[in-house]
Amino acid sequence: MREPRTMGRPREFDEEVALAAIMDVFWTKGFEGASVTDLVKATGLKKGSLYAAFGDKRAMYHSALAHYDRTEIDSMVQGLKGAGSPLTRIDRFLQSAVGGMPGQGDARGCFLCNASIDQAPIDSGAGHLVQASLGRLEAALGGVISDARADAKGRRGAAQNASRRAHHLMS
Amino acid sequence: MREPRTMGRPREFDEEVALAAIMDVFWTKGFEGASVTDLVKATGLKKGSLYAAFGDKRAMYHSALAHYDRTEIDSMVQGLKGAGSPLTRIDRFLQSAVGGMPGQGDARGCFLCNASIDQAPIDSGAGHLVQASLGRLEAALGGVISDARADAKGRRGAAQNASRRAHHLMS
DNA sequence: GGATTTCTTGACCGATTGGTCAAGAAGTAG
DNA sequence: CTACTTCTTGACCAATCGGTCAAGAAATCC
Repeated sequence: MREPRTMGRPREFDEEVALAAIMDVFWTKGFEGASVTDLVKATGLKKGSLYAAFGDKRAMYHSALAHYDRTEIDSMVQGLKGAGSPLTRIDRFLQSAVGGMPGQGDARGCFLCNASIDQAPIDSGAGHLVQASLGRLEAALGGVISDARADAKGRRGAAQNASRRAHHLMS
Repeated sequence: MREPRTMGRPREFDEEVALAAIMDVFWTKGFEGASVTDLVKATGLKKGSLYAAFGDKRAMYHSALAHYDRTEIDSMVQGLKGAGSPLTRIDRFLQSAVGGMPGQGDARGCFLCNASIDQAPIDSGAGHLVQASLGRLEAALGGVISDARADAKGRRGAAQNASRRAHHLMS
């Protein structure tokens, strides 16, 4: 990682760390339930810095969704695509999906599903982000299922059914 | 229906109608997303009357959940318990569950599921209401499945598996 | 006819909401 | 050094938030 050495005064905070805190707040409280003050407390930044770095509240929410995609979703997809038999790969996926956050009680479900329910209907931008991430997961899941079928015997229509099954799992 | 003829000035609005409007607002916007002003507009009542009739915003939300239970859930349960073969009963159930509100685009999911996701974690009262309604549905669903098994052949363990299957459907 | 009880209405409240802005701090460029 | 650019900070903003209350209206009780 190189440091571009930009001109003006350098950032005093790590953008990724702040983003993780923001995601956490939106995850546990939802979009409307989370106030800007909550975000300020969670990140440690001042309001002005927050608005300067990311845009307004909606933009922060979108950034949080994107951050979720490139961390949580990515690790799930990697788990599905990695080594091992299809069964162990699915097992690894379920482990990380369900017990992803062992530290907290974690009754808060999947961030994307929550977003899909209460924001997608009124925020098409969020809706697209959710769809994209879900689609990525779906594809990876389909790949594993298709592999499993191939292992078993190579029945006809394995591939097409695989994607259908993956899609069914997601709904 | 008798009219108790109470003492003071009578209500000028139908409590059930107002409750339906309140439920509608909470359903489409969620608890935090719905403002008291939204409820005032939807019901046509003034803020003071709203607070006098139902309690504060949380109490209104709980009343809305209860209203959902005694209307939507009740009709689903009736459909499941009604006449006809198990298959037609389940078909009737799915029809009313999915296409319950044909008037609107209706991407808003089941009111209970939404409540379960974003309110149950922070409002145990709402959580209990959701659980009770979901339990009622689950029981009715279990009854149908058990009937279906009895029709089929009377295999061993039909009843116990039926309730387990119903529970699995709900999650 | 009061007296009493309940409901309606609109004004009003402090607190919090999301969001902005100017002044100063901290760095690089020349 | 001065000039320039960027980030930080705290004060500030109008609007909205959930909620209250007194005064009047509409009914029953005696």
